[in-house]
Amino acid sequence: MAPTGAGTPRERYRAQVRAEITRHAWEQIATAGASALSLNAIAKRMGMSGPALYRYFASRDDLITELVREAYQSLADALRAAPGADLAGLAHVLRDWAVTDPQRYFLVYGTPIPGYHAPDDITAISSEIMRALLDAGSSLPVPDALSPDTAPTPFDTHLETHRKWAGDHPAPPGALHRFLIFWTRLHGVLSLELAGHFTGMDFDPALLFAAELDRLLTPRP
Amino acid sequence: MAPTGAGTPRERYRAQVRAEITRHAWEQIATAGASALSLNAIAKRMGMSGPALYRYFASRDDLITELVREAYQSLADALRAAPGADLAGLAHVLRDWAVTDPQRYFLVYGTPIPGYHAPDDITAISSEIMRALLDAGSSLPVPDALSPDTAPTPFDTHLETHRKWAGDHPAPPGALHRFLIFWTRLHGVLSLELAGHFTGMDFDPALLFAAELDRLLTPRP
DNA sequence: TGTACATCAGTGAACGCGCGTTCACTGATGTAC
DNA sequence: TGTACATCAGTGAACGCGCGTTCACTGATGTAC
Repeated sequence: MAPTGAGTPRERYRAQVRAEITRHAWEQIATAGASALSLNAIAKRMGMSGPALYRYFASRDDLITELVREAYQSLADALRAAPGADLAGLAHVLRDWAVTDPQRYFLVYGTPIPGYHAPDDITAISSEIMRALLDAGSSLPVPDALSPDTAPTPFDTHLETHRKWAGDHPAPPGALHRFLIFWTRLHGVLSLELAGHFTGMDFDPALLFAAELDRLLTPRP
Repeated sequence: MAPTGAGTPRERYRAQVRAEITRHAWEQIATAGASALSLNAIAKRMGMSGPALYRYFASRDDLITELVREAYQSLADALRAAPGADLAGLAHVLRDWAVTDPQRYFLVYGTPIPGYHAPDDITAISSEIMRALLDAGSSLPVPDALSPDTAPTPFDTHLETHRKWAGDHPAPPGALHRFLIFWTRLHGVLSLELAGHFTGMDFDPALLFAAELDRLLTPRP
């Protein structure tokens, strides 16, 4: 019997149940936050007994790690699949990804859990995201605020000697700086927006985001 | 017997113990995060029994609320006492405040606890912070990126009709927009830095912060 | 095609834990005459 | 200054809870001959 897709029927079943567990985990995180995540509660919702989940995840921490992995991966996938893939497109992909599920955004970019250290393969995905954006950022013409022909700032010269994070990326320091600015400005709007610091302020955060993006991409008179 | 400072000896004692409780609470938050905060653990550290704390805080939520209040208040105080009080000074006060105790920063600007709603007096302090920065931002000459004489963007026109959050503040829409940019860009660097997303990247986040601030305040060639 | 065996998903009972919170109480501190 | 009473900080026992996790087990599914 040729098993479709991947592996034996048992393996497929395992993957299916694992997926269902993480699905319920995401629901729970969305409603009560990551710190309230409980294996027993998930099992109950699935109509199973608590210990059953230990067939699929070695511990609660293991499940959380998987969720963090999924979160990073979903952003990486979304960015890779971005239509056109210019900086504006990537920025909106980032925003859509964040707004779709704020708790997922916070699991990655929010308050860190003291003492928790992500395993290596997760930091690898994170680096992949960075590299993808660096590629897009340095291979496209970026006017104005990100223009490479302004005089190098002190931070630029600092970056020249502190850029090992960019690995073997060919981007010049100016491009690294431009990327960092791109990244921090977008997160500035996003994190305050999603944390609710604009609620009651009555303006539309999406327009503020668009305005910041615009300032990054187009020259001003 | 004239009680020094405020109130009767008993009242002073109460205030003292309350302060000690919050001090231990901050220690606990700094090491294990806000979600791990426990009344019993605090009591144990103080050499008291758990239920004793209920003389001082009605519930765990009550204590957390007090901590949030203290966090906001400490930032408001720091900003008010800022020397010179120009925008650059305020920005560095904000950064120092954040870096001093990242978990305190996250308690206010980090991942929100789903379902938690801050009481009115806290949102009042928050508004005070906004207003103080708006004052500083609109009463001082701000060149370049924050210059008021560029053509109004779509977001500017949006702000003209959606500015009720600024209350009776006399700032023109341009000044509100400038303030928001100031606020979001600084938080962009801060939140990513404190969440550890620059660790391993080897450059100095303080310089990136300074560079962003510089771009906000000085015209480029 | 049928039988014997191995694999493995899921159960139910149990463990120890620390949590928030209540309650009736003791004993010290302050107040009124 | 001394006595009678009220206030109130702190204790210890107790409640119910849900958590993560272990363990010995049942029963279904897959594998080998």
